[in-house]
Amino acid sequence: MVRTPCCKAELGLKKGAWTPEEDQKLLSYLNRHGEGGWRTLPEKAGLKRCGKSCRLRWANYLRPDIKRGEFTEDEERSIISLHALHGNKWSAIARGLPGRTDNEIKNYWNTHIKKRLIKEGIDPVTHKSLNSGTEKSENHLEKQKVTQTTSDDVLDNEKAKKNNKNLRLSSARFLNRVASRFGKRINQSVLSEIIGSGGPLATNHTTTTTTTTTTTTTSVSVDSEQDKSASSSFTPTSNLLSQAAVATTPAFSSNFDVDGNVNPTSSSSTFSDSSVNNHLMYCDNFAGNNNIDDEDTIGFSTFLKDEDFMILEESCVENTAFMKELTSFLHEDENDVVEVTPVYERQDTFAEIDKYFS
DNA sequence: AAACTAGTCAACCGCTAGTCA
DNA sequence: GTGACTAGCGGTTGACTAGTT
Repeated sequence: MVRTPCCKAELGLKKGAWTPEEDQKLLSYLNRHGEGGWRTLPEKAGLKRCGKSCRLRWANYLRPDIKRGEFTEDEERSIISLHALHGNKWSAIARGLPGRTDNEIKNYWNTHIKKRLIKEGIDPVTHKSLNSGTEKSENHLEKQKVTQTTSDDVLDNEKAKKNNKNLRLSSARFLNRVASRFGKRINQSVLSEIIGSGGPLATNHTTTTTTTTTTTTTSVSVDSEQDKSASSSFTPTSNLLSQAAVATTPAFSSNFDVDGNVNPTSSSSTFSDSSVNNHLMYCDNFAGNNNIDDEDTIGFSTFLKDEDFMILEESCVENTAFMKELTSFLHEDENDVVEVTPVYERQDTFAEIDKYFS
């Protein structure tokens, strides 16, 4: 590999903060000639900067489509979700937030989100609860802070947990009822649509990791390179679904590291409520619920591993839009009819859902 | 008012991947 | 196949600012 000549090797080049005059020169040159040719650009534009510096200035600051100002809550949620999905792949995360640069997102993560997650008892790396026991004492002080809550707080948290649990269970049942009707028919392309993160799910890529099931032929493969190139060319038919899927279904990819290897420490949890984030805790509760009939546990679970199944249902609770879209999407897929009464307009009860599908 | 501290973020550095001759 | 080059990425640095002592 050939090293690029470093800027410092070229004498007389300026470093540090850009002046308005420099910005103006760069802007006017790029307006006239467009992007590219960064190496020769500085000389042509009359700038005493290296090309790399010019490109960065343009990419991170001068580009007209850059969104400025505070991150919205939606953007923040997206960042957390995408970080759970991609890890520190800031450019991949940035692709999910139009107008935001990877640098900006990286900074925002390090200065805001990371700290907040720690404060809430969530490991910003694994997105797992810090109370899971696998993390050591490096976050001890932060943990102490978190646990120093009033009894009222504890009660409120317990209530919230209970509500969350019920909501999760109900919505999970709902989703799986839906999925159970269609799950076995879902082929890879449909699954690909749901995931929406790029490209065919099963390929002959040399570094794929495959999740197989015993009851269907569905093979979920995660292409380690998908976020580098394929995602940009993949166009889901359903924008909402694809966006929601990216934000809510890390099940298919967060268990894999950037090289496509199974990542035992990764978790799906992408939401701010730490009680929601501990999906292992929820798995136990779910498994211990005798009121769940078999039908509730099939559906997506027929081709997802148990942990992925849990990840999926947990995520869906947090994004009813995803569930709505999924329902109508699956229904469209079933009938090839676009105009259907979506099941989500019905009550979220077994009776109503059964009536709907009967 | 001055000194100090912590937080923020633009810019830089070192590196890899891809392209082309 | 090799070298030169560009583009892009993620981690780090350091200047700046706001808050505190």
